[in-house]
Amino acid sequence: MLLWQRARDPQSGRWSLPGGRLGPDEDVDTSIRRHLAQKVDVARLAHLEQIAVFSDPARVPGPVADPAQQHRRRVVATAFLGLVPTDRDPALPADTAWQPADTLPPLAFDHAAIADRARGRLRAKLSYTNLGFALAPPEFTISQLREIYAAALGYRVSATNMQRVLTRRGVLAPTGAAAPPGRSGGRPAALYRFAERTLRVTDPFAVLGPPRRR
Amino acid sequence: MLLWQRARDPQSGRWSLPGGRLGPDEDVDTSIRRHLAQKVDVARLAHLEQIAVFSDPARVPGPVADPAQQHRRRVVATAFLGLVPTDRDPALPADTAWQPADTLPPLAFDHAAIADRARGRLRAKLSYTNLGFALAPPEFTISQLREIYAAALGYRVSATNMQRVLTRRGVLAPTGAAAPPGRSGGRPAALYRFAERTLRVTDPFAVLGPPRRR
DNA sequence: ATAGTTTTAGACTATCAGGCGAAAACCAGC
DNA sequence: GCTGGTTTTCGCCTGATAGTCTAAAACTAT
Repeated sequence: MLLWQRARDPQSGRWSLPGGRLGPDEDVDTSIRRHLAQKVDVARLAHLEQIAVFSDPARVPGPVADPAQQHRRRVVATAFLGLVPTDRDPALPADTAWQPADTLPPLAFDHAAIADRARGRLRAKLSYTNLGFALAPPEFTISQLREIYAAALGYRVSATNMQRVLTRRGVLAPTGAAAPPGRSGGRPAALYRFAERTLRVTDPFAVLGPPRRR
Repeated sequence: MLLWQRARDPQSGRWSLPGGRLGPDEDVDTSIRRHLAQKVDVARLAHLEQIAVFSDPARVPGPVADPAQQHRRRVVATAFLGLVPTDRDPALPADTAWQPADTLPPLAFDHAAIADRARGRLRAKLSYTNLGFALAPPEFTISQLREIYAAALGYRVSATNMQRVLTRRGVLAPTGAAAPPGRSGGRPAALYRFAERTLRVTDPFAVLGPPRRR
């Protein structure tokens, strides 16, 4: 998770999620992209999605001592989930760092709750969409993808099953092309890629199905 | 869909979704409840859920002629999906009415887009959650539930399959209790109810499954 | 050549969605 | 009281899918 350390005083020193104020002539989408650009290469953003609005009147207490005036500092946040591939690690500003989602430091304000919601959404969508493309590099082995899924989902994933399921769904496709021979022995892995690199839901639960195309 | 007809001038006369301004000391959740209370009995609200933020700077054009000043009327909306049972139809204010979602009148501002998103969310969640409880009365027959699902989903639903699927998932439970004998002949239907009346997702796609409890 | 390691493929099981048709339970009319 | 029509319910069958396990394949190192 991409965090940066606050320098100024509401909660100075605390780690927090990147973001910033909504400008007068932009929508929240372009706004979050603008703010993110100060931390990462926005061109690598493979997915960006609204999570929720966080609007507790007290979520960001102002520095004002008089509680009667705190409403003047009211801050309502629109939280986003943004994903970048594990590809290569681009240069980051000094105050910014990637942190493992399992062991996050204490976060400023209600950012821990926001992070939780975002991770839940990622977990869910990884399961019923092809969203993995936003985390994986252009080409990868099944093992690499397994690790990415395991890290994002938070639990161990079977490579065999993942391969079959994602292939059957048409999400994953072998590049035909071969493998990068191993470093520590073992059969060289085949390379795969995501068939599509735009979000697609896997048969949105026909459940009580419309005609059901086959 | 619950709509009301605007009386005042930005788009006066147009139908629009209920809502209003966020007060200084409330979060968006309590705010939407407060505004809804002016239209319906909020106690009947069985489900309420954020959809998304709509923040196009031009989504609500101000009455100001000078476009350089339009940003002064900037309105950012947090859209919600709220559901009430088909139970009984409570009294509504004169300017307010329920309208079939299939054939909506032209809506004010970007409310058509909002309604679309909300309906999409409802459709999705009906399929993989027990959200039907928020639409159905406390007790109902399979036929009644089938009609509710068909109306919400927008396509024909098989009563047989729906019954089996929802029962297997533990979402639906027979009240044991009998049936209200028919009006036009036919076997009297058994009564069912939702096992739980709080939101529960149906096995959030084990897909690349954690241990998988059975 | 042999042992060890990693990846891939196949076999098997259990579950689930969905379609179809028959049986059950009621009403109306002769 | 029996018959036909209607609505609901139940059971059978098929196809697809997730998941586990085991064996084979393909490579490195000794």
